[in-house]
Amino acid sequence: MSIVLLAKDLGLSISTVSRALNGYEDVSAATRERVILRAKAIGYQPNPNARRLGAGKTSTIGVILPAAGSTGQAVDSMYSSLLGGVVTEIEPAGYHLLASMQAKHDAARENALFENFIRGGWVDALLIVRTRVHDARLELARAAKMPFVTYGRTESDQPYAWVDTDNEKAFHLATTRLLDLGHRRIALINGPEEYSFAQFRRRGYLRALASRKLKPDPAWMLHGELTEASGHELCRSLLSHRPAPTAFVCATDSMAFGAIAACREAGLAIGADVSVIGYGNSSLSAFCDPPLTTVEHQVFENGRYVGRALLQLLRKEIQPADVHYLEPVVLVPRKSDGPAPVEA
Amino acid sequence: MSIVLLAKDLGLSISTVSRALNGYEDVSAATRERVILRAKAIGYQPNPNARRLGAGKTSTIGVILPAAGSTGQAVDSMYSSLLGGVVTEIEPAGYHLLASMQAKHDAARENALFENFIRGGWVDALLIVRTRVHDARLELARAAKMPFVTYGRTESDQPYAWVDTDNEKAFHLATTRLLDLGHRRIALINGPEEYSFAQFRRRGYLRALASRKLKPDPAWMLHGELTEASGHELCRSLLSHRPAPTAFVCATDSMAFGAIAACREAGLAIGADVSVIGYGNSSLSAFCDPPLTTVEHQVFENGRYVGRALLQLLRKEIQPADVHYLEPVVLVPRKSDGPAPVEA
DNA sequence: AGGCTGGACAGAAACGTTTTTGTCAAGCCG
DNA sequence: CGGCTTGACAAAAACGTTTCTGTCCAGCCT
Repeated sequence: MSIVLLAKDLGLSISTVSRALNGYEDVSAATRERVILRAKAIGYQPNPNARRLGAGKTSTIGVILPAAGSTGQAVDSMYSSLLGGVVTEIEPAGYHLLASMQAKHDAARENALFENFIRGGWVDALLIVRTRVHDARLELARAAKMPFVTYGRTESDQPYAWVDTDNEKAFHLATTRLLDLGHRRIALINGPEEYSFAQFRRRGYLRALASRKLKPDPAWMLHGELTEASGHELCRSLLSHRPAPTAFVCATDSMAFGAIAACREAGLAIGADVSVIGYGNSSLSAFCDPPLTTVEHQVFENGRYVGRALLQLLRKEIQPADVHYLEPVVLVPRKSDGPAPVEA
Repeated sequence: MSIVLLAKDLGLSISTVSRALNGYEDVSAATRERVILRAKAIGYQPNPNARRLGAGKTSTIGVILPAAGSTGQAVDSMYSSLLGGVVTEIEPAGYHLLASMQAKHDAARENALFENFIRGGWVDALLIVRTRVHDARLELARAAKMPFVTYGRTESDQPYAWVDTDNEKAFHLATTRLLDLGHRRIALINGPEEYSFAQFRRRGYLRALASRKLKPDPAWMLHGELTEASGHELCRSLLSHRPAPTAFVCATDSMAFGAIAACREAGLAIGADVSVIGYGNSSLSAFCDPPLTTVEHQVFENGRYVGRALLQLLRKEIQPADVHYLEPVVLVPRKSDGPAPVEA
């Protein structure tokens, strides 16, 4: 009953107060000012639920967080930064972020959650993260005419709004660097292949090899979870090949740390006997031993970009097809890689 | 107009349909069943906004994420796991998580956001994280009669619902382990002192020293951000003391990695010349070199506990004073610590 | 038989906005 | 001067639920 009280207090009608507060043109500047001042004075705040019901808008953006790992016990910490960036942008515009989480690794249930988000009227727009090569969520959102931005690209015959990091270039850079250092046996420790980022990374890796006329060996392109344990295990199995790889490009710094541990266990000196390059430039990568050569990746900034795109889409200032932001990517050379060892 | 259609379809009144769907007793079992079946068949989903307005409940739990670091550029990744746990519990009960973020390191603005959350009717309950020794947010929540659970304790003369990890015991364990290894010059690399966890950790450290009749040196208890860079810097400054500490207990694994880097730069062998113990048992700690001795800390599980407590509070099955969960804590011995070096 | 109880449902108010439509006077034009 | 526009506000209808208050009838007791 709050706007009612404010209206009574001002001797105006409810509708005039509402329109004054929402900046409509058909209320005089003087009245508008008076209303705004008085509202602030008595501490009036519109009830968000009533506002939502009345206007059919929720001022909320939904995101479904993927649980990381097969256990579903942890969330990929990268999303902390991404969402931090998103919230930083949307908060001042009066939007909030409604987070839900995918139960385990279950695409069907994830889609059901999405349906609920869309059909239930919980949110005005969606952020779709960790895109798969073929991603049903895009179709669901489109069918419901719900604006969305994806973080990561996907295969789609229709235009859609995406923000992505240049995975292909990143891995082209990393692989080329190793080639320049003389390496010829370079393994790829990649993320799960259903995710599109893994495809782009593989593509960059393959393109770099091809530019030197090197034939890739499928046995040297492995996939696994984005964890130290997985990087460790994949690297161990790669090291058992004869001849063994002399260099590893890894999908994340975490995987790189796992790979480094495996190399060390095999008695190899990192940066001399074997080279490892990570991805993400995690805060740790500069402090470990040896400091990790990796690829810079501004997750927080990407989140801000996503937030801005979402806002523009919501305001119809922009079309989905206009949101194509590919983060440029730079290699951060440190000490975990070096010239290829001379053959025994 | 959706429940209206459903009611028409069934030949029942709106109120009966509503009450059937919400499991009230004054609708016959047969009718209830019929309504539920039909609702599912035509895919009826109650509009959450209308429901919220009608019932005055939001089915939403609010949390304000602290931005980590003075730059406000990143979110502490620990919260990914914590919130993951919370969502895992509240999601099945129909609750969602509304996340907002604190702008930079700004307690005043954080409190304003809290006020907005509370007074604006956005949420039914609050999760208060990263408690400070004196935390105004508790008073704000209490004044608004908004149920809440804190993650971390604080100083308060009234009972409140909290979930916390046993910081004091953790640091008592770690410090005692170092004492048992013969160390006498043990430094504490702690988090920002306004946070209560830092106080508890210091207390554990001091208690361990006191039990061996050792006098703590205030110059050896330093505070800083929970980052590698900060751990690195604090450790460097501690190493410049003469005599220098032979061991470091750190507030997080990240700080420990920074400290280890500083020790290495000083030419010290980790686990031999100098011992370092971390906190958190991050996934990396087992894979770094040397593997980090640290304290196990189940953030995801704590999040689940928080979620359950919130739900019980909301259902009034429990009083705030009954929610006092102190996570037991275990030390994970690895290789970053060892016997105190013999004096030169 | 009359009153009381309780079960099963219906009617209607309330929730607090937004938005559509309406009113009314002042100003302008021909 | 009469009709038309326009500026500034008001009235009332939505928005889709929940919940409070009825209503009605069957069954029971005394």
